[in-house]
Amino acid sequence: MAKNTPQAIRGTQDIFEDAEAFSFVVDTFERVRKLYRFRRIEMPVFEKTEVFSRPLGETTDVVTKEMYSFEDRGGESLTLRPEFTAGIARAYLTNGWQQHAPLKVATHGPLFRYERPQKGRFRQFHQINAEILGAGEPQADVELLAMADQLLRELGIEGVTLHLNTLGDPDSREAWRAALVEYFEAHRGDLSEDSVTRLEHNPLRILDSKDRGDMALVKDAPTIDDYLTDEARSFFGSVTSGLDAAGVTWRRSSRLVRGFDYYRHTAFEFIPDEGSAAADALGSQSTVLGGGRYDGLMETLGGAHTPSVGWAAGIERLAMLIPTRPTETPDLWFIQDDPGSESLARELLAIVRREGIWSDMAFSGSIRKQFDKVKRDLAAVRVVAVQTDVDKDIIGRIRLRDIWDEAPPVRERLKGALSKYYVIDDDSGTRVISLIRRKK
RNA sequence: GCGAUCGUAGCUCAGUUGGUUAGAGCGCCGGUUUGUGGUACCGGAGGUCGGGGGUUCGAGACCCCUCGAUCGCCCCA
Repeated sequence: MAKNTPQAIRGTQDIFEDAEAFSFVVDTFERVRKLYRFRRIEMPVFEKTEVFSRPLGETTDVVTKEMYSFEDRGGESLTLRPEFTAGIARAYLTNGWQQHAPLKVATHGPLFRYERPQKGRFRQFHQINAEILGAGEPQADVELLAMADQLLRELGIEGVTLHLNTLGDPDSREAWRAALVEYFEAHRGDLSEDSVTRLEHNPLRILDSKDRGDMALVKDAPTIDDYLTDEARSFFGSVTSGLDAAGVTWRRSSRLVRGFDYYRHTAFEFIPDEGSAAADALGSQSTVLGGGRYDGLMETLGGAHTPSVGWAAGIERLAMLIPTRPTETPDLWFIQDDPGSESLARELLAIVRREGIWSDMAFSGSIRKQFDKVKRDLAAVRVVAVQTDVDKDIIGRIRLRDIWDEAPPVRERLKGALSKYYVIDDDSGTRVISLIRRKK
């Protein structure tokens, strides 16, 4: 290990092998969000600290110990975004995007959280994100979830199910919360240490405790269903029937909650099914995509009541779940048959690339070494051997050779590309393509 | 913030109860067999064993601290 080389920051990643999977997730997301007509937006990576501390709540873990905050040279407290939603809400208000409401937006990029890294969790991580701003209708929830569902489908991810719950409107939620506190307070002695703390700060969180004893208590805890107002009940009914109509399969999960206070009504997570390969791949970081309705958020940033729904998904986690795909290799690999053919090879390389044929060539090395390298690194390519000095009457000749049997057909495409620039002759016996002369 | 395991060449790893110049495979570089059908031959470079301190006649191996990695808890995508 080079002792004078600075180390990367803990929890950051240098992605090489997995970068293609990462990019596949982003490309697929871009394609699907266009299908659903979500507008692409770009957001700053940092904001004034209050953009996050106000909506998320001053006492939440994210704000108190997980934010990358610092003072700029003007003495202002800034923070690297720990999530997308608050920044998007701020942009909605400061740019007057109300005029576009209801507004469907999508973005992706890095987020930062000062956490202990583990499987599927990093300090700089990446999410894709979708929001519908200024829409209080349950149909907005359905639209958003239908997109998420199709995205996972198109990524080829299997064994992941949509878990759905409602937190009700503020009245329902408050009544439920009070009932939960009363219930757990009565069993305080049986709660785990962590859950006693949660009872003070975030009683809803006790519901997804991993502690055995807690889980037994949770089983008999009051559920939201007993506290839903008629309005909230009907809202949730519209969401679920809309999902059924859209062909999105879902599972009711009455103990699913959200950490932040601004969430209302719909809350959801796509979670790997127990025992599935996906569950195995993700370790204890089970949620792959999560979100909900946040009707109360805009007010915390001084805006008018603006009902909205959104979700975010970890790109790294999604990338861990996508089926491995064959490495994409060049259609052609150029090898110079003699040292004098370097500039012709370069010329041909430029031409075939211009014509959309994936191709590559080594910078140096003997023919033998070049063949060896092609064999080692590539799964299915064809080699173009270039000769110039055999016949002074022609420009040069090339031979196509299959490195592997599985190599996809490229000969006709190559000839098509070359004949735009040269008069060529394809000898049916020797299979040698001669470049007779340049056109015009 | 808490806990467990781990840290030897670019990569994957060996290194016996602490004992002489720290090894292998792969990769890399050079050359040979004149030119491919995952595997030919020869040679070479590359490690202050994460870092610091300690125990010992002697430490890659033992102890402490530190940094990092991995996995889990908290929390979350």
